[in-house]
Amino acid sequence: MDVLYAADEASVADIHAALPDRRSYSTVRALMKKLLDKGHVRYRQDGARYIYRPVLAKRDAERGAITRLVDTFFNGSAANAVVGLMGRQGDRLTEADLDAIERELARLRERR
Amino acid sequence: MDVLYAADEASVADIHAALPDRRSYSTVRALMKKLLDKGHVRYRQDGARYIYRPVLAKRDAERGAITRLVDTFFNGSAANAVVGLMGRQGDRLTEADLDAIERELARLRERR
DNA sequence: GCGCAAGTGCTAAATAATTAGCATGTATAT
DNA sequence: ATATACATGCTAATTATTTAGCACTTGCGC
Repeated sequence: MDVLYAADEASVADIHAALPDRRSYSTVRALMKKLLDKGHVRYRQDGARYIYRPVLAKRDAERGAITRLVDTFFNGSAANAVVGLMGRQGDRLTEADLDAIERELARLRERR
Repeated sequence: MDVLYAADEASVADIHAALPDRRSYSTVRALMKKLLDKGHVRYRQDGARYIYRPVLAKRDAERGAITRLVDTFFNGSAANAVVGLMGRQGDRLTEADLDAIERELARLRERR
């Protein structure tokens, strides 16, 4: 599912290529069928092949992933998570990025 | 592993109770043995039972989890992830939290 | 249309995960 | 000391996942 959320949509071949572990193409096909039966993905036909998309909106999955990260590594504290993320990824933040963060900060203060 | 990182250390019973899916106690025991054999956890004895801890430091696992989140949901952009996290968890951020974020922002600017 | 490459549906066999349960060890209360 | 409550190590059976492969379909170039 992470592969699908990162790519928005993907064929079996795409997913197979993107998966971290060495599972066979056949395995990925079986997996997609199970996800389909479980209702986690749907697909559209593109020529001979299927292009899969997640059923649950990316935004919803994102919220779940964030909650899990915050609970697992930051003791449930959103603030610690934000600061932790800034600290860990600080090198990758440009001046413009910092400005964007500052604007978000101002927006949150505004709403009080 | 998420359970262990959230709790720092835990017995089989703790892990079993904390797991989201309904696996049996026996299954969790087998799982811990596999994690042990794979070298992902170690344990110390506490009376009759074992208390497990992750081998990889929480900080390292945290970095991996953050990278995965950023890549999966924020297109690899740390800035988008920070802003997204602030937006999603905004309601849970107190005035003091916002101050802490601002200090981190100032610290990052300082280092340029 | 024909042949070819690449896709799917399906089946069956091998491999792995899950589970219950027994023998045994360890703390606790009586 | 004994009974009780929980732990673990291990084994065996069930259940699920993984994999290869065959039949059939689709798109493409000739």
